[in-house]
Amino acid sequence: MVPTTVRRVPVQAPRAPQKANSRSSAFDLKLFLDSAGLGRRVSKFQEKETIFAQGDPSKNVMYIQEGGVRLTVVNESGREAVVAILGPGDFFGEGCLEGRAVRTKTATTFRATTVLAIEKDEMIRALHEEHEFSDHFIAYMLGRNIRVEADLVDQLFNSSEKRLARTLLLLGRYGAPGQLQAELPKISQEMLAEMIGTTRSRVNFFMNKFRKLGFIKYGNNREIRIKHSLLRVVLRD
Amino acid sequence: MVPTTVRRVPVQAPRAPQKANSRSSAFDLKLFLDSAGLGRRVSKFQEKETIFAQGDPSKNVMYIQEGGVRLTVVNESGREAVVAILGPGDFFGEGCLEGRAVRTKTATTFRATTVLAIEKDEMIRALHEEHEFSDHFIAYMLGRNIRVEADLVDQLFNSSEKRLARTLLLLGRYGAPGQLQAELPKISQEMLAEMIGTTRSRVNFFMNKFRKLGFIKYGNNREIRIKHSLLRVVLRD
DNA sequence: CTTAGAGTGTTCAATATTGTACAGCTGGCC
DNA sequence: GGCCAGCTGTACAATATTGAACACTCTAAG
Repeated sequence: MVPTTVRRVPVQAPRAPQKANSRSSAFDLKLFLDSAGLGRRVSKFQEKETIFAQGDPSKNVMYIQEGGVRLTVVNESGREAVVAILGPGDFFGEGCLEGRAVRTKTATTFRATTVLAIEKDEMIRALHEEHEFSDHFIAYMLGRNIRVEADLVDQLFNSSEKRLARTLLLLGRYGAPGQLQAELPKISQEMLAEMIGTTRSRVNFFMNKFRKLGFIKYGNNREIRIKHSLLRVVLRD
Repeated sequence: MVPTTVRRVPVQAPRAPQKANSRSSAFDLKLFLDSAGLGRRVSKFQEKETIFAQGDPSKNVMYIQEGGVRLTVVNESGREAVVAILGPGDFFGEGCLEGRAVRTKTATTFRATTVLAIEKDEMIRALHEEHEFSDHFIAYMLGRNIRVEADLVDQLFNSSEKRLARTLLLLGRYGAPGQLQAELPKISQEMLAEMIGTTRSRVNFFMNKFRKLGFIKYGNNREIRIKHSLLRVVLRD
């Protein structure tokens, strides 16, 4: 269901009443998020590297400058679930701000990625002193919340067939938006199964069904192409 | 699944570096949330009243002073799902801050309730100018996020039997915490079904199973009592 | 006291989903 | 070329879940 596919947030940041920036002389949001600085470190990762793992100490908030990150959770019996797929502009690891001493998810890159790690203390300072930043962050969190709730509602309402259709549609937006036919980032059926909370055999079954119906295409190269207009029909019962 | 049962948030608000309150002379968080004022109106509702409905214009953020509110969503085909069950200290309707002009959920009281309605503009002002408030709100939203994610993960991993067990356990905390046996707020099987995303017959089936196994008790009065320690076993397979 | 409405207990056939197994394809590596 | 690892394609029996129906039991309202 793409509980996942929480991504690029078209946040409408609440506008600040524009009173003079008292102490922080000309804060630049873009600069703040794009470069390192006091309490802010930039790190680069290759594809399939682990940024942090479930259980690690949690001391900073991450911001994705470039690339893609998958957040997963593993339960006691070892089953894994994909909770979110994030891209440039997304934050993650923000749990530490709420007092979590430990990471509750594992963050793995699924392509070459650059992240900005912001120390908890610096994060708190910026949230206090830089309106532009706190507006942005609050708007981001609200948007993220809405997305996760949408995923939850999807789970509550829909069958696995619909959840798969929705996931594919959302993943499709990852590339060029507004296209009639979009190419998806390479992703295995196993991964899709983890996202929508079902088994690979089920995903395989529906992928073939969708293919036979002409909703999606994919050959040996495994690049999936979906036809938005057709696939959307699945969601409407 | 208790995607729901997002409630009383034991937020650890990030501590402000305690610099002198520049402009807002002695802001009092408690006072701010407990009383009416500029851009803040207090409203009282009886049990089963609708505070706002899906589709209504969205112009303010709500804060629950007293009582209980249920957030629900209805899909195209008329099926309903309970997204959250909120109590004193919870915010809702915060979607308007992110630019949503319209309510995406319906908020209904399930007991006599007092809410503080904070106008969007006042909300934005307070987030900017009152550190104590913005700390509190950010911590709240983060906590809420974590809860919704936990519900999502529950949906992704667990069967309806486990989701029901988890929901009952969470609802049980609503009353006195730390008790071995807790009484649940009166709730119908229909409602439970909407929370965990299944049918009433399924809920009924498991409720009876749990009862036969001695995990829960309930007579004609319909007050459910659960035995935490026993019910927890269900979650462990 | 009677009645209507809400909620529960139970059943059952029709579907959906899981879990597992095995065969086949492909790309990278020695 | 040959081998291995990682994916996909299929099949199928065992379970889980849905959906709908009907009888019963309270409770609140008249």
